Formats: sequence, C-alpha cells, structure tokens
Amino acid sequence: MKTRIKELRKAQKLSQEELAAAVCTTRQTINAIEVEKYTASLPLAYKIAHYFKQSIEDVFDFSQIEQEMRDNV
Amino acid sequence: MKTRIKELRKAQKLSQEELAAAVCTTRQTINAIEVEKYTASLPLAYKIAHYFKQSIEDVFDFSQIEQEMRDNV
DNA sequence: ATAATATGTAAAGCGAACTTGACAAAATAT
DNA sequence: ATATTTTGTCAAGTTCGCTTTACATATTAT
Repeated sequence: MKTRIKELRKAQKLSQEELAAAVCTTRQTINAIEVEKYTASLPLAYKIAHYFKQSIEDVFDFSQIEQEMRDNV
Repeated sequence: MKTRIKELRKAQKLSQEELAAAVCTTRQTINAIEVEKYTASLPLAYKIAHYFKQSIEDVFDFSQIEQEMRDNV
C-alpha cells in the first residue's frame, strides 16, 4: 500500500529509526511499510498518522482498495 | 479495540453476514471485531468505515492507543 | 578519504488477522 | 409453539505484521 510516510518523514528531517522510536516500533518495520513490503496494522497506522498530525486516510492511500471494491473482487 | 460497528450496523438493520458480504469478508471476522476478539487490519477497517461513509477514526476507538503513547509504553 | 549514519534486505520465529466448517444458543418471524 | 435467522464460539490451518539479529550498500559528515 502506498503511503506518504517517507515524504512526511523527510519534511521533518527524521530518520527511519527516529520515527520508529517515536511510534514505538523498529526501523525495519518503518522501512518495510515505506517500501511497501507489507501494510501497517491499524494501531501502527494510527500512531504514524497521529505523529504527523494527520488522519489515517491522509497518510495511507486506499485508492487500490476502492478500486477492488468497485471491481467487486 | 472498541468500535461503533455494531451500532452503525444496527442503525442500517444489517446482519453481521450482510455487512461481511458488503466488505468482502466473513461473518466470523465481523463478529470477532465486534466482540473485540481481535483488531481489524487497516484495509478491512477502511472498507468498514467507508461502507458506513465515515472515517476510520470515527468508527474505531483509538483512545487506548493514545493513552499508551502518553504513558510511553 | 575515512568514519559515522542511514537505508535496504534477509532469515527465523512469534503472535495476530483471517478463512472454512461446524455446532449451539439467542433472537425474530410465522 | 415452531421454524428461521442471527449471533457467539471453537478448532485447525494459512498468511501477514512485527521483532531480533545480522550484513551490505548508500549517503552524509569530518
């Protein structure tokens, strides 16, 4: 799933490790989410979005899911 | 995690099975989320919230997570 | 140029999210 | 009262999110 995490993180000049610490997870988890290796859990998605003072919908891109629902997959 | 799913579902007079079909999952999964047996994934949370034309933050209750972050757990 | 920091990735392992099939109890309809 | 629908739950199995450890490469600082 595409996200704006890298963009928001860079804007604050934070490393993956610093963001990880801020949301109580590991650098590898942040990296995996940024490079779309897997999708964040709901609680982690909330922590990340909230850290950047944004809504989950603003940080995570659900257009593919909407597409799936349109296609009734 | 507490949610407003049951409340929203009842307001529309939907069964768990009907909601499940609408968001492409199973009755058991909807039930498990309603009775807080486990937490929805991010994509499923989006589908459910979107189905009710609400934001994820409006349907799912993150107050416990905010509490944890305050307590720095 | 070299040291330090940041990023990408991989493997092994654990628990959580989800599925399918099934059964019983509760609620609703006839 | 009885049939139907709805809800709760359980067990077994699969996949996914996440952690830890580790190593290699890339970027930045001195």
